[in-house]
Amino acid sequence: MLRSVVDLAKLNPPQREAASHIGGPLLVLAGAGSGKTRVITYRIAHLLAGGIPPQAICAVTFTNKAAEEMRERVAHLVQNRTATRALTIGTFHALGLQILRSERKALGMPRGFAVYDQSDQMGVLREAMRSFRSMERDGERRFDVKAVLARISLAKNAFVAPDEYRPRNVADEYDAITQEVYPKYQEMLRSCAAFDFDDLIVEPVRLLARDAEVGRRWAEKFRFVMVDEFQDTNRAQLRLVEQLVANHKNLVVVGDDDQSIYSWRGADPTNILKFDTLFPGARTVKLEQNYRSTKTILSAANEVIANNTQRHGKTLWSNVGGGEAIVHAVAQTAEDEAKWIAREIDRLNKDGRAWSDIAVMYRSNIQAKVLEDELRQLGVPYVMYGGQQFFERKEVKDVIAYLRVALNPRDELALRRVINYPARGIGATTIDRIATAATARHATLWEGLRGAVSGTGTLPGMGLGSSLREEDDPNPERTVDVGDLRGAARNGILELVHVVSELGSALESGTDAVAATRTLIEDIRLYDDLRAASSSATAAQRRIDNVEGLLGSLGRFAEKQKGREALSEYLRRLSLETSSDDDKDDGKKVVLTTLHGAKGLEFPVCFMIGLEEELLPHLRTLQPQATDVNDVDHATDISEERRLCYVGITRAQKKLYLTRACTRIMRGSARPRVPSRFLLEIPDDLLEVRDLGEEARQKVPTDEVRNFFANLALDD
DNA sequence: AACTTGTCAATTTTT
DNA sequence: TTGACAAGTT
Repeated sequence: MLRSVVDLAKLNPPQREAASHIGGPLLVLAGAGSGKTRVITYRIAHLLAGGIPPQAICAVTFTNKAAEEMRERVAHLVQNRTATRALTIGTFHALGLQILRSERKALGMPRGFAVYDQSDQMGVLREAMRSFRSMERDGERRFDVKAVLARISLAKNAFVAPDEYRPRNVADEYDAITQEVYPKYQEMLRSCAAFDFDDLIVEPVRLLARDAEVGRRWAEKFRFVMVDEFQDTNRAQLRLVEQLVANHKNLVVVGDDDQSIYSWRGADPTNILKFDTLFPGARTVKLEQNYRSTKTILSAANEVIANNTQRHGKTLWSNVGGGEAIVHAVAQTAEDEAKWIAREIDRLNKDGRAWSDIAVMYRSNIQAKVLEDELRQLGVPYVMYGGQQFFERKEVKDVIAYLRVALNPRDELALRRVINYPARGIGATTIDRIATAATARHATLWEGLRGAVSGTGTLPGMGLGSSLREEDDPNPERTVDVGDLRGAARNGILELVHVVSELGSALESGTDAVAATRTLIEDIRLYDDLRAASSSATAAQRRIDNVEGLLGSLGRFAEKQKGREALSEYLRRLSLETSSDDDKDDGKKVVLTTLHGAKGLEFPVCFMIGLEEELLPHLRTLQPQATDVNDVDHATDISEERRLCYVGITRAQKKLYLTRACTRIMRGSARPRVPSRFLLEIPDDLLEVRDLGEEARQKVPTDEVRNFFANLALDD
């Protein structure tokens, strides 16, 4: 039973005004720590209590984590699992995927279509650039794949089709490369039956605009739409939202222009700055009361951000007490800086502060290295946000690639990954020959492989590819004759085609996904290979455990949804998942994160390190490089760096440390450092300066030394 | 097919 | 100075 009333009295007046808003467009300008998630969750609960069916409510976020948190908090408010489950709460990409999946026939995509994540995209693009590079261009120069990918991504999100792409300026060689490679890239994606991340937004927008019936259906589906972190939306995401609310304009967006830190990724701050122009008649509510930080910390944040023009303009205030001064610590070197921070963290912990109450934030990942060394030295437990993730591990990706090929034989990227793994005698020459022959006949690589071994030598009971429905395999009759293959290669291909087809038909006939995968693992003797390739027995076991972890995760998913479709969906969702939500071991540890990664988080104690010119603001903002995607005006815009600084400061609840070094070794040689201009924007009376000259050099007893003295004491 | 060597560059990366 | 990547070597 739904609660008929939600207690909006727990909200402050502007929060309540936003949460009880019913019809029409509303912009909620929510400062850091002002309870924006609260407003959204209360509004959803309020709508449900008012009798709105959960199916008619949609809330969009940027991260899976934010989406989960939102769903949990709504569930807590309404105490109704069924209603909560029926809500649409998810990321933009998950929403796009939902649309593509239900409309896939209109798009001519097979059931097992793939979603390519960034590393897949880079794989495709590297391949596209290889063929292009060998043809022409100055010698054999190497080009930065990421720089090209960033350009393609921006173009896609601006709805620039591959053949419409034009270099913005002739001097930009990366624009020229992009013009040539973008069409090839897109062609390869489609031939693999794959969408990339950008397609997940852009393709639904195109479809909804092109097909009136589909467009109408989706515009009617949700009667109330909410968007979180609206300052981070790009043009395509805005278009999608516009289409969803085209009929009724019941749109509530929540965001903070001062926390817009992703414009380099295509986020368009005008979406939030010009919201009332985009949605005429929009109301605006400002949330300026901060429940997170002390007055001292908030003053510093306000002072820094006030140096930006082009803002909606908010001033955060707080009821929390004045609090301690912000420590501005100056070290001689980056090593001293890290040493001091590690010791300070250790001291805080000894004084009763939990490790997980403490975060260290930095502008670029490279800064974490020294710090890790020092923390390890002192035995301080820590987690790094954004490190290598579970599903990125090679052995896990290998198994996933087999599953992908079985579900979608057109997925050439996955096929190439497993074609000769574990080694089965299919060398580069063989692959090239078959690929060339296949391309010449407009066949896929998979068809080429099947054709190469069809006819003679079929092993008993093999049924090559028989499980694949016509839809997935549009030309089942087509064979590719590549002449005679050497014995080893031929046997290898037979084995590959066999194991993949077996896996495909097992999944088709409804065999449990985990069981089918286990059979595959045995067929390819994966664990033998892992044992042989690992340097030690423990290393091998760890990798085997990783594969077992994948099976566990798959099993949990397959319990909720069953069959081949479920597996396809599982794999697609896997691409949308960054940090595996399976390893929730981040409790009780100090958090190390980039400033970008810290957005949306809060900690009682925060260290912002490396507050120096060329780190924050970053050198790349001061001196743009050839690979940079944005125009010079945008690239040299210091205000985004300032917002980054603002985001960092506002993460701190009670105590903030700002640290810097006077010299730092960069690219091999020591260089003098200048304090960050943002540091100078904070009034002196909020800061307590600490010169770490002597302090940092003090000898720190290592564990060994400490134990030595401890033992002496015992012996006494 | 695993090692070795040379070259080039050096942010941020919610999905 | 480190690392990633790709081509060359055993």
